[in-house]
Amino acid sequence: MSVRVRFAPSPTGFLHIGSLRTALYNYLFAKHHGGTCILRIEDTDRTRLVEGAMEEQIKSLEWAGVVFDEGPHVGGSHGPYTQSERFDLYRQYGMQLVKSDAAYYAFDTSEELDAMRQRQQAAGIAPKYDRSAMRNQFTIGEHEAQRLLDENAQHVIRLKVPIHSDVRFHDAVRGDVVFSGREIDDQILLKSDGFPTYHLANVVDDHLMEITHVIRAEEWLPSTPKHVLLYEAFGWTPPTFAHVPLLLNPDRSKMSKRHGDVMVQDFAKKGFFPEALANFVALCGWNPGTDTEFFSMTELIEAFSLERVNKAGAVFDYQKLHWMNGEYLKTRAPEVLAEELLPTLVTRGFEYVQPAFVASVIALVRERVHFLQDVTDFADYLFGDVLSPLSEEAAATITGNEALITAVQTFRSGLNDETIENLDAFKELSKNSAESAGMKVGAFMKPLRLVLTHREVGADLFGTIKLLGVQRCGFRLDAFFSS
RNA sequence: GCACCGUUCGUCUAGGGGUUAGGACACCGCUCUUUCACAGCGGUAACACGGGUUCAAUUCCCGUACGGUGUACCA
Repeated sequence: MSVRVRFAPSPTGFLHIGSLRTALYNYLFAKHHGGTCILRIEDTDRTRLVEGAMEEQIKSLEWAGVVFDEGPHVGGSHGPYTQSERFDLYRQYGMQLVKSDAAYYAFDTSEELDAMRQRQQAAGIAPKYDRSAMRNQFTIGEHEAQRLLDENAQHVIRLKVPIHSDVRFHDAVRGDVVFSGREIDDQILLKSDGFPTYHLANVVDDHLMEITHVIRAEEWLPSTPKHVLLYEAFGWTPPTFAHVPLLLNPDRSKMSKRHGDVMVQDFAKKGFFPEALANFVALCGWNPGTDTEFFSMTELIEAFSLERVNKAGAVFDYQKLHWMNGEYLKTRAPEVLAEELLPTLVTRGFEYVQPAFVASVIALVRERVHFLQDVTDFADYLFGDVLSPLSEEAAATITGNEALITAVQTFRSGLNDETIENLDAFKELSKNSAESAGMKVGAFMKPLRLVLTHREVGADLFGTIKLLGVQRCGFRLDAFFSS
C-alpha cells in the first residue's frame, strides 16, 4: 500500500515554525517512500477563521520547499480538501455512530456544562462529561430525546466512551501507549452549529482520504485514544500514528512569540534562506545518525525516517540557525546572490549596482555576515560614495596627523592600475607609503581604511580598494586632504 | 488535581551493559592577519536522583524529582 500523509492546518493565522516542521516531516516521509503528501484545511471552527490565512500558509510552505500532491490549491482525487466543503459528510457519519450506539445526543447548554465542571473541580475530581447526570438521550429517555430533536432543539453528538476498557495504540515515535477508558472524555463529535469537531472530521477525512500515517505534533497525543475509539466504532483500520516532539522556547515551554519570531514569514522577511530554515528545522527533533548537518531537500528525503525522530522536545536555537544561514550564504554562487540583493540596493538608491560588481562585493564580504541583506549595510561604502560620518574618536586619530597625511599622499600618487590589481605591487606601495612618513605598515593601514571607508572594520582592504577602483579611491583620498 | 509524554555538555544531538561518553552551535585560548571575520588547532562543559537486576549500568526495570503537553460545542 502506498504511503499517504497529510498536513492539516487551521486557517487561523500565519504558519508557525513548528507547523512548518510538522509539514516538512510529513513531506519528507511521503517522498522518502514515494508516497503522496496532502494538504487539508481544517476550518471547522467558524469563529476563528482568518481571511486569507490559508493562502498565506500555503505560500510559506512553498517558500520553504514543502509542496503538496493533493490539496485545495492543486486538486486531487480525494477532495474536496477543505472541511467546510465536506459539511454534510460529517453529520452523516455522526448519525451512523449514534445508530450503532457508539455516540449519543446531548442537550446540555454551555452554562450547564460550566456548572458541571465547577462541581467537579470543587469535589476534586477530573473534569469530564458526566453521562449519567447531564441531559442526554440516556438520562431523558429516547422519546424525550426524539421529541427535542423533532423540534430542532440545540444538541450535540458525543462519543460514547467505553469506560471499562483500555485504549492502546502503537506510536511510531513513542512506542506502545495505553490510556484507561476511565480517563477519556465523552468528546463532542458534532457541534450544535452542525460542524464537526476536529476529532470527528479528522478521523472521517483521514479514512476517506486513505491516509496511512498521521504525523503530527505531540500535543495531539492525549486525544489520540478518542481517535482510536472512533476508528473502532466505524470498523476502520486506524493509520499509523507518529507524534513528533514540540519545538520549545528557551524556558522549555511550547514555542511561542515573546521569545522571538515564530512565524515562517518572519523568518523569510529576516532574510533566512528557505533551504537553511528547512535544513535547520528538520534537525530539530530528527537526526540522520551521522555527523552530517547540511542537507538539501533531496538529501533530507533520502535520509529521513520516523525511527530517528526524537521523543524529547527541542529548544529552538536561533543562534545556530543564524550560523547555518551564514554557511548557506557562503556556498551560494555570488552571481545568484547578486540577483537577489539587487532590488534592495536599488531601492536604497545606491549607484554602483552592476550585477557583476555586486557579485564581487558579495564574494568579498560574505564571510563576515550571516544574511545576504547584511551585505548592504556592511559594504555600503562600496555600493555608493556617500560615506557615513566618521565617529569623533576616529576623526581624532586622523585629522591633523602630519605623518599620516604624508603617507596618504605617497599612497595617492602611487595608486594606479598596477598597484590596484596586483597584490604584491599593492603591498609594496603600502610599505613605501608608510615608510615615507616614518610609519609602520600596520599603523598606516588602519587609518587608510578609515579614510577610504569611514569604518574601523570591514572587508580585506586590498580587495576593497580593488573594487573601488583608482578613481573612487582618488576622490576619497582627496576629500581627506581637503577636510 | 488527574492522564499521558519526556529527561546525555548552556543549546541541538550521537551512543548504548564494559567508551578517554563522540559531533555541532555558543563560549574561551592559540595560529593566521592591516581591522573584523573566515580557516586551522586546542580548551571548558553532560549521562536528573534513589533503589534494584548484573561480574559490570549512563545504557535494562521500578520509584522519586523536575519539565512539558493535554484536560473546550479550539485545532
